[in-house]
Amino acid sequence: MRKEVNFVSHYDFKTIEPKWQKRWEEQKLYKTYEDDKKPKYYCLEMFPYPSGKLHMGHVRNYSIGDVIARFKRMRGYNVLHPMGWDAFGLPAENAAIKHGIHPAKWTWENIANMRKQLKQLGISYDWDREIATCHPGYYKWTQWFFLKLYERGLAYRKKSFVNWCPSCATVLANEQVVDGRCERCGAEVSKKNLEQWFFKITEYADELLEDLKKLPGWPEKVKVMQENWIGRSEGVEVYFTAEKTGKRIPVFTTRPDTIFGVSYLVMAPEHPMVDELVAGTPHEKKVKEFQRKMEKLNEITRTSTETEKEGVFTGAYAINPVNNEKVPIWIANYVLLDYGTGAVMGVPAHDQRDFEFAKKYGLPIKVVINPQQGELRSESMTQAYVEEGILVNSGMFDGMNSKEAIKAIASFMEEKGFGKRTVNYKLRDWLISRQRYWGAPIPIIYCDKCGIVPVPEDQLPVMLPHNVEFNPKGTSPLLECEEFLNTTCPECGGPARRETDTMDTFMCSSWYFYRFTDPRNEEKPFDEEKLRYWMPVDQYIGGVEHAILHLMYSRFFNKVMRDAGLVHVDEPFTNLLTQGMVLKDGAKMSKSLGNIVSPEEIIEKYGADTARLFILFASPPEKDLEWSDQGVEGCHRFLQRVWRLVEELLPRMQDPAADEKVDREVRRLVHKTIKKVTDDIEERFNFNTAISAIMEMVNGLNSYKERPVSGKVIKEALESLLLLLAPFAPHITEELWERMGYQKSIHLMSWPEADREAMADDEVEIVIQVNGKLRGKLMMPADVTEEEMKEAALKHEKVLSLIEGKNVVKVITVPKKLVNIVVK
RNA sequence: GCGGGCGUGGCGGAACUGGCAGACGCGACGGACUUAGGAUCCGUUGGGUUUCCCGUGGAGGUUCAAAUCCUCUCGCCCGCACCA
Repeated sequence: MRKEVNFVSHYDFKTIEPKWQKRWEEQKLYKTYEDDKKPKYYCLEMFPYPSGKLHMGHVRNYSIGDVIARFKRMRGYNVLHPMGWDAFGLPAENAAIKHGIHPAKWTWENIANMRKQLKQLGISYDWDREIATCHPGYYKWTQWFFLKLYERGLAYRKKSFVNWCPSCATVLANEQVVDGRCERCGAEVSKKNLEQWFFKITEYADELLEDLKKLPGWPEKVKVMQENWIGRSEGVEVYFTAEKTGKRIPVFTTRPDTIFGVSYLVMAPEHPMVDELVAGTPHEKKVKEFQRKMEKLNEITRTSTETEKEGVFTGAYAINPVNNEKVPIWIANYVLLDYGTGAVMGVPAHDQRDFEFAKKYGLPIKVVINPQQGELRSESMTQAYVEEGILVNSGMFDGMNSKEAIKAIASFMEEKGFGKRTVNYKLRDWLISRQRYWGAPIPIIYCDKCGIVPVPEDQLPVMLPHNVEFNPKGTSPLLECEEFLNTTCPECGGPARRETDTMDTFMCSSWYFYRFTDPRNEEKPFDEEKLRYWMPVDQYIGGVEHAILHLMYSRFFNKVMRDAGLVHVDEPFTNLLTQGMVLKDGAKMSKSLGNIVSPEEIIEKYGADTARLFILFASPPEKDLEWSDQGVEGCHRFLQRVWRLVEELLPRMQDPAADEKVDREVRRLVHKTIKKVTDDIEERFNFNTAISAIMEMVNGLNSYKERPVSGKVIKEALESLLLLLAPFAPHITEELWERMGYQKSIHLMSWPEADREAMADDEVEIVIQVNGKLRGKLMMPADVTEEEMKEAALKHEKVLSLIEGKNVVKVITVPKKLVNIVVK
């Protein structure tokens, strides 16, 4: 009899999805304005590099963001959810060299394609705020920010040994070198002595470290990574004296309590003082040889823990200021020039590295710290004693414990001028010059008369010239572009040259989240009021690969702009969600492995709603996700079931009041689901369990199809179902919403509220245990008392047989849940 | 070596403050409808010697009760790594 009624339409996603995408766009459904009547919510996903096509990682990233944005909107927030393009960068230039396409054309075409794909996914962006970092209207302000840094003395030029990627033909920041290789292309990075532009990120090292504490909404992992990268360590710079030249040799130590145990000094092979110490001595030849050998080694092998310590004696000596002892000066591979002072004191008894070195070269081992119990003897030591302890052989400091001694000796040295307390960081200044064309030109002019001259603000942007020659060697075409190169000095008006290097693209992405608050402003990078309304970003979502790079640069940038009075927040991103990777067959999708699943195909075959639903259902967002074609089909089937369920039940929305008990059951299911889905999204971003709860609801409603349910209750159930599903599957829910008879978009509706009363159970299931083991279950009224539970449990058939002839020691009850009878 | 995370059916994963282990989905098996089923619907599905016993990487412990807490241990992933 139902059969004829069951005639329903087919879930035709291929018609539905474009239909709604078009309507949303026409109606500007997701356009955002400042509105003081609503709490604001800034939901941001890391903008992509326009490589040409979306990959599954993007789909995951933007699906997560869209659920959050749509959910928050329905919860009454004024949500800013923008998208843009991190559009400068090398691939565009490589395409130019390889295929003869201009980087601009290549980039804009890719953007057009990816924008189309994002729209096909139905992500709720305010497209009127779209930005691209390669647009002069954007990079004008990137250059403006460079000038701000320059004015504040935070941008400077310096000659130093920098990382050079031969394949990318440009220098790189330290953060972009991973295991001695280029983070982008994997080529081995070498060192070049070049004059380059840097940002003084080290000036903010302490605050960048300290303010991590202000970020409880960030994953611990990311904070730890930044902490490691900043690498703060407190200690003392001790001034040794070179016996031969009388010059000061500062060394950095975190253990001044071991200063009396110094038996030698080690300098980095490249230390500038080495040459003068060995000049004209019999040691000169060997030292030079060693230096040459070190030069040839790449940094990874040179600094690996596995590499054996190696060094040579310079023939020179240094004087230890605290006891005037004369100690030999060595150079060795394990001392790095660019950390601390490039020289260290060797305390073999209390430092494992020094111990190994001293053993190898027969240098004396002198114990100056003893453990709380017992006494160390240098002859019998097999490793260094690096823990704290009690000082010995340390003159007036004997008997102190390490903690006291560290303070006392540091103060003593400061008093006597033997040294001073210092803080050292592993963090280096950010090298931002790139010898590439496709980037924002550094707004600097070099004049023979006036020197380095910043381009005046009113002359911004320094435009990238369009007509340039790309040469296959990969050198920047700007070097040969006369019309760009030649200019006049803004100060003296004489002939001058432009800086030909462009800026690291991480500079462009360090402020884009400001620009979204006021993307078309031509007078300023942003309007302060608008920025004040929207910033900080409430929820930032992206891959963990930017844990240090982009996320630390942006934090630095934000602090500078705050100090410049442009921004009011200490930290730009309040909450950070780092999504897991999308895997196929247990490995990251990659061309070389041939395990790529393209979003295009999935959308074509199943539609965007299915793609989104699967990617959110398969795994919680921060975990890796294993792609499964069958899983996708399962999600598609679920959406078909939703379609059928709604279509079948639509005609019954006018049904008269029916069985009150059944109504109550249906309403209980609906409201329990509302509660669960709300909590899962709001508190934990556990979209997978939220979706499974919706699936359970659909299964449940299906089972009520044959039963008498009031029309009112059916209507409430269907409405709730669609509202709960709307953030995940925006198209099908919108279509069904319309079919329910609503004119106004489901995405402008309020999120449903769980009704406590409707949720309340009539009956509860009581679990009965004997000695902690499950022995039975009982249905009891919801207002059952613990006493009643206990009584019923003790009368339970199964229980009686089990406790017969035994002693009931104790009965434990958990209200409305469980009775545990303990017998002996 | 240090730091962070993880380990649960055939698979992806649930189980929030200790209280029914395995929700939901996939797969598999059985059935219905059917010319057909790779569509759809219904049912079953941790293992076993099946009134019961065993099961959350392993071994102990705390507890009436442990995937969850503690100790040790094994394995995997990620980050840092001669940083003085």
